Amino acid sequence: MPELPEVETTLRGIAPYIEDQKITNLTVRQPRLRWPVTENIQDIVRGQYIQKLTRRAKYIILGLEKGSILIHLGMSGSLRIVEPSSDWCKHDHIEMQLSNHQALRYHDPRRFGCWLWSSAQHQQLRNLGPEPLSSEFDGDRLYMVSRHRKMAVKPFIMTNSVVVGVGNIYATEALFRSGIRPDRGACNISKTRYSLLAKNIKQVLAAAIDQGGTTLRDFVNSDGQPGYFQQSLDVYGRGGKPCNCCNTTLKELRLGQRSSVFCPTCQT
DNA sequence: ACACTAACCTGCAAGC
DNA sequence: TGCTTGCAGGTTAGTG
Repeated sequence: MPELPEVETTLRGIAPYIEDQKITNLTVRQPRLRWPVTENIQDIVRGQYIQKLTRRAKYIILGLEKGSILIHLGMSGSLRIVEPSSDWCKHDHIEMQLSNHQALRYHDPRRFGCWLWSSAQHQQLRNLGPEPLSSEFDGDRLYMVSRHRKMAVKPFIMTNSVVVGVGNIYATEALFRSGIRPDRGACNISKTRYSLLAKNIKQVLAAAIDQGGTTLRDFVNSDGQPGYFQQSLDVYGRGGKPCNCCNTTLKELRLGQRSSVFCPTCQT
């Protein structure tokens, strides 16, 4: 369930169980993810303490004593706390056993995620733009970076060098809230409208993280399939249905191979 | 430097 | 019922 709010929710859910624990074992059943799981990762990490758990973009970073493990959930990945060696589900690919006799289990049907070890900075973290919830990200930056960009605004705000963590759902929702058509050229948007858009990106992400917080308490006991954000979506997944604001039929188009729903009346 | 496509995978729903 | 097609929360490698 991985857009940024889901990654953040996952992080908060597992942190209390894994921070300051020692890795006693790591089992990789399926090493073929987006990139192959680092060879011999189990030998590298066994015995190391997990010192801190952080997030950058949609990556989860387990900071160990001698380096870090970079985890991405791809499109279909999830992490949950289980009893060590409890029944393996289909597509459970990795289990990390901890000194507190709990285990972190990685599940990912489509295998678009990753588990990579590095003793230095991970390649994947280079060239990433600012975090959307940080003060570095605002309308001024969007305006500045977009001046010569002819691409549509939706793929533009989903570009990781512009800003990280804005996936298809929240890009769609933030554009609706801002009254901006997803296919408008990025260079044809005023500074004022970009300020509104930046504000709405922050708001929609923060609200989704808050909602994730409510499912947080039963996160580790759940089956890992929470659907907590769906109720507050205005446009995503609602093509052909009436706009919540003006009743106009919502239109759907494809931009950069991603479905984009918008209201032709409210968004210009 | 930028824009766009194909590709990595499996599962599911819709259409025939 | 069974087969085929297209689509799904992401990101990068390759092409023009």
